[in-house]
Amino acid sequence: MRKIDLNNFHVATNETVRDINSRIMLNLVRKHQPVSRADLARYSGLQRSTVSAITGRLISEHWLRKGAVGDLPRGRKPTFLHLNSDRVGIIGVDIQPVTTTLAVASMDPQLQAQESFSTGNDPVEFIARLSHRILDLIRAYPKRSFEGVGISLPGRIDISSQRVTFAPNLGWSDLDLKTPLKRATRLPVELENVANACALAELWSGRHGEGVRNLLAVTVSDPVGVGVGMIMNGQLIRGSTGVSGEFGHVALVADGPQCRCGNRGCWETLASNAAAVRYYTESVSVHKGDGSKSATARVPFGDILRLAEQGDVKACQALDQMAHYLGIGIAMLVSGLAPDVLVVVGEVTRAWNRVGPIINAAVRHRSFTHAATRILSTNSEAQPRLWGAVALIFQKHFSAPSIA
Amino acid sequence: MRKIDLNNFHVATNETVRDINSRIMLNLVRKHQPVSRADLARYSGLQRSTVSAITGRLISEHWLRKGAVGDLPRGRKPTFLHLNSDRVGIIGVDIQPVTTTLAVASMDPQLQAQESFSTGNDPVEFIARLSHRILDLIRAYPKRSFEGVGISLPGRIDISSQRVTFAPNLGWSDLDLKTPLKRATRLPVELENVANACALAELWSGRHGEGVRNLLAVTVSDPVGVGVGMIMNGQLIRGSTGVSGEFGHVALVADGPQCRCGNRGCWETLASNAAAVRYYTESVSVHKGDGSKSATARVPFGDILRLAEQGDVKACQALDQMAHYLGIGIAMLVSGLAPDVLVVVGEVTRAWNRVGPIINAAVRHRSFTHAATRILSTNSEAQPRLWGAVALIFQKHFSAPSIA
DNA sequence: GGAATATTATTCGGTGTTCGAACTAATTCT
DNA sequence: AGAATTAGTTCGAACACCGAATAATATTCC
Repeated sequence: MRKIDLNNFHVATNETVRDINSRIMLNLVRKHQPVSRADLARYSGLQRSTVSAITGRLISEHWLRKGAVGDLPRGRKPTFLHLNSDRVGIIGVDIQPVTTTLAVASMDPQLQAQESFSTGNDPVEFIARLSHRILDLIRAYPKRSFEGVGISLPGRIDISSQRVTFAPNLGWSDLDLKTPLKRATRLPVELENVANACALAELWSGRHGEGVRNLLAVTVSDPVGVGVGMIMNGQLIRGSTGVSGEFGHVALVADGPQCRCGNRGCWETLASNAAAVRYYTESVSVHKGDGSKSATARVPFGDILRLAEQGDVKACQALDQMAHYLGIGIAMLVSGLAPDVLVVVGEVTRAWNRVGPIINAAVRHRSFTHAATRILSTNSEAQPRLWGAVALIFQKHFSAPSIA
Repeated sequence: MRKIDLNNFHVATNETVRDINSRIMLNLVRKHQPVSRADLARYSGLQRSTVSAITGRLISEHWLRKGAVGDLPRGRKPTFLHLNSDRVGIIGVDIQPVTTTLAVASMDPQLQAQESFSTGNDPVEFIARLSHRILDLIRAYPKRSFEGVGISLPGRIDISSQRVTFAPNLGWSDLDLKTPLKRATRLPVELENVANACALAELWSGRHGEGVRNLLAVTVSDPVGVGVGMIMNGQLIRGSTGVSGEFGHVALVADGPQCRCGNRGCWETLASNAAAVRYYTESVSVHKGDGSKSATARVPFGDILRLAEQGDVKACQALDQMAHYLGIGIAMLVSGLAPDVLVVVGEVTRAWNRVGPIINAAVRHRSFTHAATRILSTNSEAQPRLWGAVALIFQKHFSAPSIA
């Protein structure tokens, strides 16, 4: 039940029918591959003749390929169809404050190639280097037809201008990343906030099952920042200007720590990596009793994780406190948005054995409405940000077409 | 970009094309009426011949009617088309703790008939009386073809079973309201939580302009309860089980007042009508200095509104405090969801001159991200809950069809 | 070995939708 | 009266899917 947008609608034609059914077919192949056309007809409810016509087109457009011949107890043997992952390419780019990673992916859950370079401070120089790297990658895979470049970054992209309006962790503001990359690569370029991208990646990953259509991704970035990517009714929720998900700037305690946004006690001042660092340094300096908090050297968050693993009490307490506040904010999200799944992304998930139970306890205690929500972590080795970037392009071909 | 739900999809056929374009046409007529077929062709981009075919069908199905002949400086005069509001009927039912109101509406913003009766305590008896009233109303309008019964109520409807699972203000739990009404009226029956229904009503009301596709409705119910209805990307967001929007049970202050949900300091303990009553009684009893809070008679919220209008200082302060907390919660929603419009529904809007500025100030102070959100009130004379009920049926015919 | 059976896949005419050019209708301007 | 202009209709083409018939292929049973 979506209201038709009279400022931006498309009337339907026969091509619309073909487009819808082709996408259904692509999704069915992805789910059931290897799969015969007869089975596709049964899964879809379309006629076998129609399935043959649709898959024929998709094969000639190199989205599908014919595979081995199957085996049945009786009757003509089916030829199996597969996604043609050898011929389709997607470039994913994960921009982070220190390092930018890019990779070639396709339609299956494996990366073909991956490389990193230093992000640096100058956006102009960055764009030049990134373009160069992308072109090199494309040339390295001449057999593939590249469908686009997806980019995830810790910042905000304005929905209409598609400019990066605000990326404090990168030191950028009001930057047009899309146009120069589009011109250099001659490919579609999609930018997205990292939390939104991660939410999309989790939605399409398949690891939560087909029925999950309401999903939140909570990204805990380094050094500071808590963002929320929202999938509701199977689609990304971006708000009116693309700036939705800033639950990190909801004040959870009165007169809390000063936030970079100007307020006090925002969720991200209590639950970000920087918060854990603060908890740790405070407890250490208090213990030393010298009262010189500012003199204490800033400990990287990774060190706290390592210390906690080694059983350091103060590090554990700092993580516990961070987890407690993560739980409070997540309880807010669970109460208000009632997702099937909530995924936590970030370095902090390396301590999920410790952090996860605390978060779950806080949510159970504070949210009476939605016990159905599963709270999970992504491990950072799975590179959720990079897969989020890939998902930006992937979904363009596997999502329902925009009609009406 | 909506992910296709392989558990629940529909393949496209020629009928899909017809359905999509018919709905576009209905919306264009609604927006531009009276309007000629030639103009509809220009607005839609369809061929004039196609427009004639579609409108011809819609006229024969009594959705549209031909009207007067227009006037142009040159050329053949157009025949105007209108929505055929005389022939289409919708029953809207607004269930509230004390009174239930039902009305006949159509496709234009006027109610045809309206009546009320006492809700009572016995759900079985209530269903019988409501069925009877609906059938009487239908019989009173024999020329209309009724499209369905929409019902808004302060409670939760499970998304799959369609049962009322939880309605504390009504004293109901796990009640099947839909099946008996459907059987009695032989019409489609749609149930929805009042906040969701109000959000839909505002979306379709047209008073926020065509571009508004992200809208929140905050309902402040009597005596207690703060609910949020969410429209994102032009569609209702219900969460995985239909229980989304319970931001009323997000804890905003530590160790705050006890909430009926079992927690402390929930938004609704601070910003509901009952909260204002509490602020008022506390300040009065403190002033009396007798310390016997419990002895103070409970003042209805309406009295506080009336006292505040008359300039009573304590009543004004109680409202101000309620407004302050409403603002804090609304700031959370604005930061997190970035809507175009946020509408406040409830008796409290009668004091919007006082309450509105306080809410706006709190949001400006606390939400740095989304200055674009307009915060408005519905006046209760406009009966937002009743129109919400009507919108439940209306949207079934004017929304985009569910494809893929 | 051959016929019956089962299953996959293709072929081909039918239906329904939009497209688009040609046409009719109605009105004003010259 | 005739040209110009605009609204609306007619009708054949293109293109989806449908569905029955047919072809292809393999197994089972006699």
